Amino acid sequence: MTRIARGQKTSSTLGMALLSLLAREPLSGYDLAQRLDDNVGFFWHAQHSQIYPELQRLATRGLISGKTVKQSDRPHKKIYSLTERGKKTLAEWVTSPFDAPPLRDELTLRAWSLWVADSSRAAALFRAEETRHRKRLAEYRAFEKQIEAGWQAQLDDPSTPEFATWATLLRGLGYEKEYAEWCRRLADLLERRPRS
Amino acid sequence: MTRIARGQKTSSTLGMALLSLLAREPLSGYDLAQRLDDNVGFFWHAQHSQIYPELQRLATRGLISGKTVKQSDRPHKKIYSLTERGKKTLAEWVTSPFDAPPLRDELTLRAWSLWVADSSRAAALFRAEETRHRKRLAEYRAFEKQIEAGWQAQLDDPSTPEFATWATLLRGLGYEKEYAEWCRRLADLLERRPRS
DNA sequence: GGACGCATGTAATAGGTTACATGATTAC
DNA sequence: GTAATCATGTAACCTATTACATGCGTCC
Repeated sequence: MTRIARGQKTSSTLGMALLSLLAREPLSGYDLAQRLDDNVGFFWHAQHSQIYPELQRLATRGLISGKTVKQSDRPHKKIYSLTERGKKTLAEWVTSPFDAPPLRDELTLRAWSLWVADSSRAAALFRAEETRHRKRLAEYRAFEKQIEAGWQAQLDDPSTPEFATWATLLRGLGYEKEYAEWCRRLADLLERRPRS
Repeated sequence: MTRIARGQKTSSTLGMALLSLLAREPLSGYDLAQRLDDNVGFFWHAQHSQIYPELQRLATRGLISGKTVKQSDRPHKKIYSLTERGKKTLAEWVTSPFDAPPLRDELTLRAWSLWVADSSRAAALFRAEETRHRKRLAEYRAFEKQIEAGWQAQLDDPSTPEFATWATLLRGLGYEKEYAEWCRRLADLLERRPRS
């Protein structure tokens, strides 16, 4: 049996994440790292050490093209933008058959062993996690208000980036709300203060 | 600067996952792989190729101990059980300070690029995902009924494994419900059938 | 005879994090 | 001076998946 040629993997999710960001605006590796931290950090994340090599691979495959921009006051940078081929690849990936990789949630795993742990310490942990998720929820709600005020028209049109941003925000809102409520319920149970 | 000694890492999450399972009942590597597929597969997962070496490491550290059990009809197996030290390590890990590793959700990432994709194909994808999550939700609800019927007494006591199982089930129910609803809402929006 | 379940392992590869490395400019 | 931000890269390591490898017993 001849080996299937290696190094030909057509799409890593990280690569698609970078294309996703570049589809909206041309960005440098540094910019991309920032956005993968705060902007879309809720559902995808990567370090700069992973980003720079991946950008080179995407460029080799003709999905993006980079220009070096010289700046007088700061170090020069490479700004990448999507090529037509890149946009096509991205569009196809979005609706391609989906194998959900298994979820890993360490807090839920810990909950599964709650019975061996100290209940009051466990309650404190879940209170702390509830707070963390409530904070994020509050941030998302603030963003939601902005969006609903400023992007009314675009939210009806699935072909706008605003619609897509709003779509992910809806997920963030639901996710954090549910997570916070679960944490709170568990903390209550662990402290034996049954809710009404 | 002298290097910090290597190979001393005290706890991998996978290791804790295995201890979590062994805290409930002694199991073989094969059994563990099965449970990490269906039983606790919702929030943690591992392949057998990762499990066997990890078991050896845990045994070296004295957290578990294994006995070879000879079977006449089947291949012999190694049954591992938690040691006292293992149980202590597990209990401490459960409530130890928590750094939530960043969430990665490929479907949400795809949603962020919905605007470049074909809407009707996208709607089909989200319908399919909705179905997948609804199926899981139905399974969890069936399990919930069993639990509430059979484990009434234990559910008030956080020191029982039944309580801990129920705690994770609550998370599963909330997670799948929210996910399914999000998928449905997006599919509706993409098909321009606004909900009441 | 062949597929499937039980049972345990190793090897190769891919994906991701942490650490190493460099260097300019600006703000304190 | 020193920390922080901008800016790009490589190396080492850890984690996880896929593939390779073996072998017995049962069911069809």
